[in-house]
Amino acid sequence: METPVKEKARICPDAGRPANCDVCEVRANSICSDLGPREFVQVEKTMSRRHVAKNKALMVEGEPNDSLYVVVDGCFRLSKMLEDGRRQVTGFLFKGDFAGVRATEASAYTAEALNDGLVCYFPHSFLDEIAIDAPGVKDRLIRHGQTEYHKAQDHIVLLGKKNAEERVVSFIAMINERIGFDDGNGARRVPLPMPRQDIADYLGLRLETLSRTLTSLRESGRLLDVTRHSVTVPAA
Amino acid sequence: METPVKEKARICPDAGRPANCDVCEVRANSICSDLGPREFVQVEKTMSRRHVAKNKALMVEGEPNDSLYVVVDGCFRLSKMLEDGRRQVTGFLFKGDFAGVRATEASAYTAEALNDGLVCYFPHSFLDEIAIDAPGVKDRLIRHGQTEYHKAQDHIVLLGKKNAEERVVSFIAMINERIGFDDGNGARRVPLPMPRQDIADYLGLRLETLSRTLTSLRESGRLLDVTRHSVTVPAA
DNA sequence: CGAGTATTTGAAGATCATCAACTGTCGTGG
DNA sequence: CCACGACAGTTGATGATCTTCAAATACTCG
Repeated sequence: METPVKEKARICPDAGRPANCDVCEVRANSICSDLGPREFVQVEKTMSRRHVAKNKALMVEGEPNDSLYVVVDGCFRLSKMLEDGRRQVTGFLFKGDFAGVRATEASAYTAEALNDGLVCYFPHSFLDEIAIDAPGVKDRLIRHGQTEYHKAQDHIVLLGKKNAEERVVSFIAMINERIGFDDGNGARRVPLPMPRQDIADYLGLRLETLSRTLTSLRESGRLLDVTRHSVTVPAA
Repeated sequence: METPVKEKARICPDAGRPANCDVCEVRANSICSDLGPREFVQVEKTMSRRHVAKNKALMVEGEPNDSLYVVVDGCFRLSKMLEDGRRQVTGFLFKGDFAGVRATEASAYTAEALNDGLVCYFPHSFLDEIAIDAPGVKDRLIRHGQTEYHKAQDHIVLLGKKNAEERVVSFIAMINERIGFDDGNGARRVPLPMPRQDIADYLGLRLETLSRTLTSLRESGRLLDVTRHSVTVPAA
């Protein structure tokens, strides 16, 4: 039901210096876009970019966190645990997303790698410093916080009001918007980098219900194909 | 199932000038606590404090919003609608809470008064201005955004993983923390300023299920009393 | 190729939703 | 002041959806 591995990823090897920033494909969407050349001199000293192995955690619920993480490559799962071990997946991170917006003594959720990934670490002490010269950084954090909040509200509506089929359809649509692509035949291929259990835990359904719902969507033609790691939906 | 009244409350009469701020009971928890005497000169010109009648909306989902609202008195309901009219209540605001953290062309949710209340309106244009001199304002907005996000995540866990009884118990505990008080007999009285339907729409349950669950909690002694506008829980 | 894991499928059961009727409460007006 | 009407909340009976438990099948990695 849940992944026991909660080992922190801090000890991963360094994976390149900010010289990379110039060619970073997620930079435009990220905190970094608010930094000028002068700030990048500082970034060079403080930021680190690291490989994160599958199942390693960036942050663990209840443990302190002092960095902001920007996903350069890979996918991450955000989750919270109930005392009795029930797990709720609260979101997924893809390229360009970030987590850990504030330094804290007790993280509100756990962020774990769904596969091997690449992440930039920005210590908050450093961010506070550069925010003095680059006020856009704080504006971006406010905006980001709003966006996350609104996504959470959509999730609340999904869990509070939608039935199993609607939940699955909404989920696929969401992933499609984020990382779907045209297959050769005028349909959209939607990768599912996470196991069924994670999707079920996101949707507030049991694994079996999710599986049955996917099958029924395929049989009714609303999904053209269902495989372990992707689904195909008719073009919109 | 839903309240049709979505009339905006803008036209309500003015209810006092910032001279009131000196004695404002929610000031310590609010944006205003980050403002110095110099900023208050500006506040005096731009902020307005208004009575908001029961069922009037501060913000309406999908419509533009340009102010931050601080609840001085009264309770508010935050909600989102699905296209087919199903309504999900996403939260409640009490004294000192605020809504409308960013100016937007399309509000993500509706905020409506559960009873007659009193609200301070801060135009965002003004907030941006004073944030230049009072950087604490932005930090507070970031922090607030985080807090709201974490509350939303708790709501997600509630809807995704808890059964009806757990949901109701969690809800009562939450309201208790916020506005519960000791009754004379060593128990806690928890006001429920919102109708059952709003609670049900918050908890992702049907009205009838909520009612049955409250009854069963009372019969099992986990609630000492259940009335329309409050419940009583044994001291923690 | 084979072991272990992930996913699907099946059958039975529980929880919550639905439909319907009843009761309690509040405000208004005779 | 009480009666009435309207609305809010509770209770009952039945049913649908989703869960649970169980087993079979498909996939992945060494």
